[in-house]
Amino acid sequence: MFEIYQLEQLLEFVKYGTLSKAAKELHLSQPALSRSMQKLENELHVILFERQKNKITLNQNGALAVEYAERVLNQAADMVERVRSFDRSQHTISVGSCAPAPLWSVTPLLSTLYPEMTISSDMKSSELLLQELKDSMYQFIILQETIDDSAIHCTKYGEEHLFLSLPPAHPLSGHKGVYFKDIDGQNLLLFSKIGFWNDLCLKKMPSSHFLVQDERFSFEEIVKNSVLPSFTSDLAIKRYGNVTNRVIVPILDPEATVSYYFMCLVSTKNKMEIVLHEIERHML
Amino acid sequence: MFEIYQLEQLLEFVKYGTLSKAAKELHLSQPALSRSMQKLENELHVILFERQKNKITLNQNGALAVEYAERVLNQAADMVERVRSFDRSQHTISVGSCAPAPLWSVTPLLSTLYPEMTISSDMKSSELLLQELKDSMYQFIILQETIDDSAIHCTKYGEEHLFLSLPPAHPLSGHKGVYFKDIDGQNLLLFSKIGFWNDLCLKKMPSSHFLVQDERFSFEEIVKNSVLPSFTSDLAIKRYGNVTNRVIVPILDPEATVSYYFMCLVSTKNKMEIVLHEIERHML
DNA sequence: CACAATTACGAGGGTCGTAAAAATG
DNA sequence: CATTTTTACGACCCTCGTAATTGTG
Repeated sequence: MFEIYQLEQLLEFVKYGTLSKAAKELHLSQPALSRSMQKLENELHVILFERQKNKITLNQNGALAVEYAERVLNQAADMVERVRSFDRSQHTISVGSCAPAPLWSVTPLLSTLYPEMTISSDMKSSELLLQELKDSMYQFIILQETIDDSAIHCTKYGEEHLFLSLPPAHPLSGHKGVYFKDIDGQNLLLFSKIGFWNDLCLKKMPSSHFLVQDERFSFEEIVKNSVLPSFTSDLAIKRYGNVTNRVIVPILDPEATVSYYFMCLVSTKNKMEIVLHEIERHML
Repeated sequence: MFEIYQLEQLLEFVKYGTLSKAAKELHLSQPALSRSMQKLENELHVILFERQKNKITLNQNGALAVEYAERVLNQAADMVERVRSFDRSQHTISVGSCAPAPLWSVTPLLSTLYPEMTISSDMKSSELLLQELKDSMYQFIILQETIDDSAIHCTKYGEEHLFLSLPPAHPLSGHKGVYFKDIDGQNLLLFSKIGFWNDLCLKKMPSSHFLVQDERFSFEEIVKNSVLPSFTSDLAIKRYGNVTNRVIVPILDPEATVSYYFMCLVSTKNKMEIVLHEIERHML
């Protein structure tokens, strides 16, 4: 029987057209590749190439072999992928969330409950999270809405309230509360990894420019050292403290207050009893 | 990436339960197989076995890997099969027939028309022949009936007339003709490789016992040296001559006269022009 | 003459088998 | 004590790279 590496080499030859180029890409000498393809032919008992003195091309057999080689290699790659991810799933608990705040408490909670497991967390759109929960790619997800699906167990996990963070000199800093429309059009500092809040900002303040920061440290430093408005929330303040020299003003739009819901598949609910119990005890 | 041989070894281990037995089946030493499986684990970055001191079993990863290994190996075997059979099809012309007589002339005709090709011929039931012609497993088939199918080109190739071959002393030997029912119940010598004639005999003479001979030489010797009735045909006599000391009597049932039809796919008709022309010129 | 493929030949890596060790029932 | 697995070690096979050959544009 032929071997996987021969099929990989065959496809590399197809990709690059000549043995020399393919050999270079494979970090292999031309002669080695030439012999390897001859060996493949011998093992198949079929001629795959049409050989001229300084040119080698696939014949019809070869073209067919390439088709099947792709399938075999895909199957092999799939095997690696599936086995690895199954193994990983045995050692890791994956949580997905639509926003960062719930993960700040859920991740450490899972770590203490399952000290031998790796806890992996992600932020994605609600639609993807839901799909991937169903596909068992997550054990838990956290959304800002309930889901009416008999296959999914759903329990409220707490609320988050959005605030505008302003320098004291800002015209809005004296207000008891503001609306998104009041600040639409201004330049705003925004931390990047904030899940669905991002979409909300774009939607409610379509005229603003967002100065997006990918690093927490940079974000906080710029907030401290500029007069640009930014956002924060009760949960963020609880975690990181309030930035000095800043006034926080509640945002009054209903969308600025969200409820989080902790979900798992009903089929796994029994196994997750301890988690669900702790989630309810430590509600945000 | 792992290699095919490792998957084969893995499946052999699953089949035989211990590394020792599997190694024996693989004509390999136990240590070699043990190392090979360790290497597979390293290459997958996943533990596949649960090891005790003198026992090794698949874990859940391993069970999953086995599932996928089977798929990969099936795919690989399929590749070999398909490529080889495609290659063979490039070098061989396959003719299928419902009876031997047409092949006596068609096979040599194709050989002279395509001296570089291998001519392969088969006898099968009409249904199978038709199906496999459509699946391009045959380039040509010969049936004893026309087919009303726009995808199939069909041309008459000649007729064959069945005769009863009798020792001169036989009560029926003076007759101008006989019917199947006249000999039903008698023991009859029958040559085995006669295609649809076999079915016809069983159907028309349900009470007879057929003494079937697989070899043409044995068949003819027994015909010569016994008083048992047997069958022959105009085409068989033309090919082999008549057996000495035998009287031939025509069989009068309409089923004892058949017309042969030579067929190919309409889609290949142009390419087969020469063959079709020769077939018509040398009609039986 | 640059480029491509094949053949020849020697080097080296990897797999193999044997032997030995450890553990089990 | 037979059976099973793993490790150690040396042998050998097989693939590799280099060099040389042949042929092409």
